[in-house]
Amino acid sequence: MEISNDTQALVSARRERSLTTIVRDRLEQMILQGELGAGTRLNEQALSKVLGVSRGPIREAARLLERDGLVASVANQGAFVRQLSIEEALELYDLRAVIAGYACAQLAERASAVEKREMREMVEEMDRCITTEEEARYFELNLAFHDRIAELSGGRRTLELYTSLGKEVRLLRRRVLRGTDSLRFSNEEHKQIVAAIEDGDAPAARQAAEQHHINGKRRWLDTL
Amino acid sequence: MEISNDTQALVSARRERSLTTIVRDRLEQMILQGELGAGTRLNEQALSKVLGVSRGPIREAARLLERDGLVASVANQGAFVRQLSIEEALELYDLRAVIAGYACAQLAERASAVEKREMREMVEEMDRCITTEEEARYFELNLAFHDRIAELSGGRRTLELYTSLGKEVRLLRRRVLRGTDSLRFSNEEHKQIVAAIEDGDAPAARQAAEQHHINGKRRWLDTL
DNA sequence: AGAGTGAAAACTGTTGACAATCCGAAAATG
DNA sequence: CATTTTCGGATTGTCAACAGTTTTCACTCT
Repeated sequence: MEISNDTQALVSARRERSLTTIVRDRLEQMILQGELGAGTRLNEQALSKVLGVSRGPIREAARLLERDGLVASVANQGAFVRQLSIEEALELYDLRAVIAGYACAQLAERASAVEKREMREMVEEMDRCITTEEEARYFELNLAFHDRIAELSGGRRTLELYTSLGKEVRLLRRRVLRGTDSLRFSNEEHKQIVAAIEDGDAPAARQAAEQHHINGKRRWLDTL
Repeated sequence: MEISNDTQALVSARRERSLTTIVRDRLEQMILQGELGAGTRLNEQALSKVLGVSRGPIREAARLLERDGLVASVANQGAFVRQLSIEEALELYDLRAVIAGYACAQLAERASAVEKREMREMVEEMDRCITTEEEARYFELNLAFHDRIAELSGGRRTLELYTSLGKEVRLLRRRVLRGTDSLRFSNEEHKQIVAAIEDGDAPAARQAAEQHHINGKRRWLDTL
């Protein structure tokens, strides 16, 4: 365990971020990177020593993480890193699919010319990554692409739910390593989505986005 | 403002519910009933006096309410009862629609005979309420009907999201009072949903449920 | 040996006090 | 008179100590 004077430094530098949110981000990182495995109890005392803050902010941070489904609290026993069953993960994929479908439908009706251009360029960039076999970069761009869609769709809650479900599903599958073939298929689906949005065809955009996520679910299932 | 020794009584009676959750429920009630209007700051000191607990549980309860979108926190300024614009409310209706659609599709594939029967009976009961003009009871049954669908669909997160979005939208529209005509239309849609579920026709169930919620959105919009 | 028992340790729940920050009003300045 | 500054009260952020609950583990008894 490392002592973290860095949090001290952060807080003394500027008080615009509360300790609670700092701890929140740190814990989220720990959980998503597997540093805190599924089912682990978030020991308030231990964490307060390691992170160098009192238990108050840690408790509040835990409550915030509860919101994203990353931890679950039990009365008088504390907060535990959530343990996700495969069934639950599949449910999350489905929910994410319908929300993404809705977001794309909205976007198809709202998107400005520059926004359409931005998305087309992202897809082209991903194409380039496939030919140059930069898988890591593709992975990153893919994430950014979907987040950007949710963002541009204009709905505050839509974005919140989409990103929240994205984090939650990462509890179980840390990373999907897929061959370049799979990447190619995936990006073809991206092209369909963007095409439908550029056409202003909301139903088609919705269908394409939904199917893309369902296919993602299948691709993940196949790796088990 | 009322003093609340009842909370004291509750907590001394049994320690199985934490003060945090008690305060959470109380605040939620206050917000949804309009006792705490939109935009109001949740003054921690004042609330701690009124509710008879210290500020810690109140802060944690506020964080929990943040999850359901009932309050929004600003650093160094505290938590405020969320103020919902009409556009945001419409978004919530849409999101709820797609989630309900998903839930009904799932249910169409999963529902047992007794569950199908239960739902048909609920719809019949609502029909009876319409003829006897028991609007309040219809309102209640309607709520129970939809919650039950989300529950029976089997998805933990699905249920959470559906109920959460339901609460959130209530920030803006406290209650939809509709004439018996409107009730009749609404229940006809319920029948379509149940029929599709009984047939095991997932796409039809999804479509019917989604349309029902979209129509609900329209009915609400018309009352403005 | 194994099941039950009870006390101690570890932990979460809660509290009141202190520190940092924000907000508004009065005072100072041009 | 308008604008900025300063100051005090109110409020949120954080902490350390206390209270209550759960868990652990040594001990007893069968």
